[in-house]
Amino acid sequence: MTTGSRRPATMADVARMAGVSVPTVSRVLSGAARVSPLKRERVEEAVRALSFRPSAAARALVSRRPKALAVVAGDTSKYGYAETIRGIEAAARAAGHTVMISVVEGPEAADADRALRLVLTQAIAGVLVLKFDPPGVAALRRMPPDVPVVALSGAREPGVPQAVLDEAGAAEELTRHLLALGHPTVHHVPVPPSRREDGRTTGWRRALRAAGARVPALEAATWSPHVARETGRRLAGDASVSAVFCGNDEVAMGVIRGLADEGVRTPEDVSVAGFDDHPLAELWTPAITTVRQDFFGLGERGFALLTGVVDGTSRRRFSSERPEVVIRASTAPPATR
Amino acid sequence: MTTGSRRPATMADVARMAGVSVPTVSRVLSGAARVSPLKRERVEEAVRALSFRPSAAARALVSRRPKALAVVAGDTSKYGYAETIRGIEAAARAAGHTVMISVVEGPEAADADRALRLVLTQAIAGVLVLKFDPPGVAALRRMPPDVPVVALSGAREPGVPQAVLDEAGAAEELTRHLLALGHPTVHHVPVPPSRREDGRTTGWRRALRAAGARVPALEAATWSPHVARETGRRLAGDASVSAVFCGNDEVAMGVIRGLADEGVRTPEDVSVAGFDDHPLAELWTPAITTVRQDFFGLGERGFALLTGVVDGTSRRRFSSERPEVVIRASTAPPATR
DNA sequence: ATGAAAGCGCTAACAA
DNA sequence: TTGTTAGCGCTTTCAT
Repeated sequence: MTTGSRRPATMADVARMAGVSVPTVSRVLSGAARVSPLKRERVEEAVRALSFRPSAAARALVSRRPKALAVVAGDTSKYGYAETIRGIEAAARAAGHTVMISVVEGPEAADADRALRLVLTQAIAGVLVLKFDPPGVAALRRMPPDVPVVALSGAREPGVPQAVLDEAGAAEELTRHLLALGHPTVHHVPVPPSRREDGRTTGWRRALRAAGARVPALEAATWSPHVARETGRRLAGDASVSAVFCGNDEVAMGVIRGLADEGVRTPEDVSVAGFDDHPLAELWTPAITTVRQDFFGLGERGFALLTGVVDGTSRRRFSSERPEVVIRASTAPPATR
Repeated sequence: MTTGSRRPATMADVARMAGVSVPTVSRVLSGAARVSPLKRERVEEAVRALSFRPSAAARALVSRRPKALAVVAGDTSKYGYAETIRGIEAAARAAGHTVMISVVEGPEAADADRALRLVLTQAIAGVLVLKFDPPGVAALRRMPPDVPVVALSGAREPGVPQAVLDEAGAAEELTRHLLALGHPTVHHVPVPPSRREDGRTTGWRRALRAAGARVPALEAATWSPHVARETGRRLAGDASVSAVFCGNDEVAMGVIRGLADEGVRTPEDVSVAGFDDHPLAELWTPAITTVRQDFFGLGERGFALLTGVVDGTSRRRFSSERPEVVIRASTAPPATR
């Protein structure tokens, strides 16, 4: 009963105990080559006895195909981000890949570089960039050209392989719904755009223009429902506001609450719509009209795209999906004044 | 202008270009040993010219002090989990560590093993287990004994170094608040317990017993606000219910909504309290009385504990923090009937 | 201060 | 089917 050092067992230890050569152990573990049943069993027993775990570092070094990937994002705990990461992780895990996370704190190149340095010094097959916001965009811009990368976002951008949710199309449809209810126009509280303008904002503008409706000035962009609450309070005092399209559901919740603070009811006095289909959107009072985004699926598609890019098995560089408008109780015909 | 193959530059390439030996390049990059200014400059230039990035695989293989850690959790997108992971990532990044994520799909040993296999073959300094639920507990139980590990959770458990939030104490205080308002007892909708009983449930029970109040049977445990809504509807028909303590804020939102579905108002008819201080709890109508949990800080503390465990610099194996009760509008004295 | 040599743990050729 | 031989790209002795 040798109580060895704390050094983890290596393949050589396993080989010694099983009375075989190191490559044979490797063959048993990879399952690729045929090994005699006897030796296979002896190896498996030794693996168990030593609780041997192969070193990913050594594997990556020699095989040049690391079974890990990095996710770079501006946030990880907001609903859309977290769900996307969950989708990536699930797909990666199913394929035997490990997922690393690195957060980009701000929109500056230095922020991106800090986050990238961390993961690019790891043995990874490639990087998935969540390009929902300025930090994500910065990360994409600072990415060294030789790193396999796929961007995930709400709007297509040329040059980079990416999985997208066609937010502009869905936003346009949602805005048309509001106009069809009879609202003369629709106000808009955007989320902070990742580029010049968010896809949701683009779709909203397109629908208004197509309908010949007035295009109101944008409200202040925010991710924060608390800031949106202030916006709602302000909007409550503006008689020209009869419908508000919000950049996401949390902003819509804030706006609805802010309107309510001032005694303005949703949807009787003002209709409010959101985006994303946050799990709480349906439970809100009133239940929020929104656009269902499959973030989990976006993550899965992103992983599939990345594996294609890495091993060149696939020529596909884009994957787009159209989110679905969900009509609930927060939108209704305008009040007859 | 040699357009070489796509093979990434190695240290040997840099050494060749700079006219020095490989170890000298290594010395320049690590900064540990002194190198003559001339050679240093030549090396740095070559590094830039070749956009050389050291191979993490080779480094990890030889250095044995991985700058990475793994987070193992049963979920990653629920509020508390996501925030905790965000805290871990921030602390790890500040210390130059990379974070890997692995999700445990279910409570079975096989689920845990699948998730663990993935990260334990990576070169990691240690593992942080989010022990909020049965999958987390399973992961902890299946962890090989030679892996440095720290558990993060809402209740202390002997044997493992861990960072905890003293949920029982806070739950007790919150329940006392409800009783002090004049409610004869408090009903409870638990979240699924990670062990026999959740800390929140324990605190609730303690407060009732201490006050000599009747201890009602537990409602069905859930994480889902939609299931909680059903519970709320059912509770609406029970005249003995005047106050409900929910395992978390999302459950509280569901219960409030379910009560409202049946015409029962919060807090006029029934008081409802939650747990966690979810970002939307304050925006809910009515604003939800709850317990503020510093999940981000929990993650930070967990990382600090793990580094202590790994390099043995610290003897501390526990870090506990008491969450703070936040009284809002969803709790009030009982209706006089 | 610098280079030569050894070797981290594994897989991929190649022989046998 | 199996073992032997070579490395993968780096850090760490150890000379010089």
